[in-house]
Amino acid sequence: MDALDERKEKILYAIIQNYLETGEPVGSRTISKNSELNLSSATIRNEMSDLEELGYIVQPHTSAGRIPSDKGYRFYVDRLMAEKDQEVSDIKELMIEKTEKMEKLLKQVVKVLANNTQYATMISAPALSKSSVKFVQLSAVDEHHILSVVVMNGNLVKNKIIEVEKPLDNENLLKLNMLLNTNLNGLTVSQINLGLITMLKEQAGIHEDIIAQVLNTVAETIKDSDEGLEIYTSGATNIFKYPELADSQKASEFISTFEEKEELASLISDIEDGETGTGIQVYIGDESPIETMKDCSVVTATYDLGEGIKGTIGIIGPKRMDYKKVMDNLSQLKDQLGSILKKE
Amino acid sequence: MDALDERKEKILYAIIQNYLETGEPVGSRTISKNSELNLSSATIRNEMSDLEELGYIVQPHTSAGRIPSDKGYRFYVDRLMAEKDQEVSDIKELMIEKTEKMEKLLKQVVKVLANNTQYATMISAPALSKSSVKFVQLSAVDEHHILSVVVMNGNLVKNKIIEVEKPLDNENLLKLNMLLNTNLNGLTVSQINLGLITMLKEQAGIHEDIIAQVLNTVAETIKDSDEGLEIYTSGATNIFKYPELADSQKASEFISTFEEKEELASLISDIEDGETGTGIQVYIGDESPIETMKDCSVVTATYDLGEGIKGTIGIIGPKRMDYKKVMDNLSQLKDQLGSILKKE
DNA sequence: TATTAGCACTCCAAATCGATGAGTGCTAAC
DNA sequence: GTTAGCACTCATCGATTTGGAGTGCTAATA
Repeated sequence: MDALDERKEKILYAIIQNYLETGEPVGSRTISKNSELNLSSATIRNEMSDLEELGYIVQPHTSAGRIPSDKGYRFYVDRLMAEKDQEVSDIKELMIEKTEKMEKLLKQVVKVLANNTQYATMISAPALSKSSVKFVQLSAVDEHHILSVVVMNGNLVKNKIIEVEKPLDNENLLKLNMLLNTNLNGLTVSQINLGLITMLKEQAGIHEDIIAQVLNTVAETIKDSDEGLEIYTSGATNIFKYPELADSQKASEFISTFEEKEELASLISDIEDGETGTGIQVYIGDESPIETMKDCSVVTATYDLGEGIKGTIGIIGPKRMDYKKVMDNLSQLKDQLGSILKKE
Repeated sequence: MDALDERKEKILYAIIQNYLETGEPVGSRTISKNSELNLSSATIRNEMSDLEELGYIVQPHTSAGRIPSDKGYRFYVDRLMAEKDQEVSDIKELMIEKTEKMEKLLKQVVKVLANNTQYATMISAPALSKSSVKFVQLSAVDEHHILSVVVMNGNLVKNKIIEVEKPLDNENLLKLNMLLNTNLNGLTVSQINLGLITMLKEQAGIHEDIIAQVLNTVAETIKDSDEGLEIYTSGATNIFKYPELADSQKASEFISTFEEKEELASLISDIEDGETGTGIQVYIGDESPIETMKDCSVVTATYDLGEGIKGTIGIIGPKRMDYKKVMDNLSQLKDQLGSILKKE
């Protein structure tokens, strides 16, 4: 990478900051006036010309001011990241009411975050693929319906009604409950494989047919939560606040990806795989894998519930978003969320 | 109401249909050419002038063609409604895969509908306020957590983890289960009142403190589903297809109400209360109670699962929507949905 | 040699102007 | 009652103009 001398760095930094505030291309005269280094606009112009050649800034058209390129933003963000470690952030607590249901909590979190930042936000529920079974219970609701309830680590509950042809008597139900609990307890989803299932079927003996169905359904119940990576979003309409994203073509596509959520899900699983360590990631423009977000930046944080259970919070906004505020918000929230959810 | 002679009716009808197709204000000459009544544009002009005075059509500005007013649309829709009864609709089956989970089913329905009509759609899950308790089960997950599961009529399941200080032994758990099932079985949410709750508490005797919490939580669990009227939406971004709704101000507000859903919920409960009988309602412009939809029309259908359990499907689009298609779609879907859900 | 002042040049954005054409209302004739 | 004809209105579109912000280059300066 090409090194910038200190003056160039200062100028670049000033350009970016100014652009973040105003959203307008910034000219040499502006920098010359609002910066501590006392240089004439002409000198700044020369330096800007260099910076452009190096790829940090671009001109939207000849004889307009300069705006940061993706490379420029990257420079800015990396510098922020470095600063962040020493610095003590002083944002006021984000007010999150403690609620019982995780779903409500997550919905509230995205909402608060969207309000606070004025960008679009998303959050994924903790992925259960690595969570393990804590408790299984089958009970007869009526003659033809058995209710199966599975409690996972972290007290997440999944349930399902199973249809059976013949009623199952109490004794067998009890047996089955025992069998399931002793064999499934403590297992993660990935550990419940076909081998185990056939083994259980055999052990179940006489009621094999009914039991097969029950077992399959239990496995399915648990797996369900794995595939459908639950995602909550908020503030998608905030993009209308940023003219560079608000033309109806782009806005429509953008909000669609928020409505559909599949693409967000793939984005999130990408992120959770390639984790850095600090827990905060920034994707600028093209760096994001989602086509409709080429003009945006995505900032994400992974929150951690221990035992390998993770979820992701994300903020999507214009490239000229207030990275500092966003990163502070996220890193605070990520810790807060982790500790709240662990307690539940 | 003022009666229209036949010729006026025909002209009005022609104006509306033409406008629905083109979205452009329609002039006297157009009507004069494309209609079976052979009249010159001048005559049409005179009639149009009358129709305007009567409030059925308006001019967006002097010396432009006419467009239907809300009153005009109302005339058109009422006429459609009347025709609808005799007519056999011949739309091809909307393809809905049968899935196990109601949630998935509903999500799929709104999606299919949005795709098919190219408008924004919403659906409410069946309201449980009139549904009754079928089965209650408490089970000890570990020393400090009791899992309560409530199955409602229609096999809808609600569950909740209750924290308790002291472990509850098996015997007491069993007693409690008996108590709850015998007393709550068959009751609707509205029938579970404070009196009943205190009565149950007394009967529970020794463990009153723990039991109070359990009972409260059960009641709360059931009520939860009542307040939070679950709503699924799709195709909100379709409004960008209709220029008259697509300016960023309006679009932003519109999509916001779709994102938030609270307002939709109140709209839906309004609708479910004031039901007509045919099951299809049309709200044109100002007739809708939601502020952000003054420029839209809302068409809804109530689907019925029997026993007073109802849900609502809705389509929101521009006033110049294809009412016929929309109404046909909805009335077909409403029946289909009813029968699918009843079977589950 | 680095910095600066000055000036010509570029280009966008907003304002202005006129032409076009669709559509009306009115009047007078049929 | 219907129609032809005509003057008038008004939104839309394109071309033109203008103003201003900003650049690049050159020559002068420290």
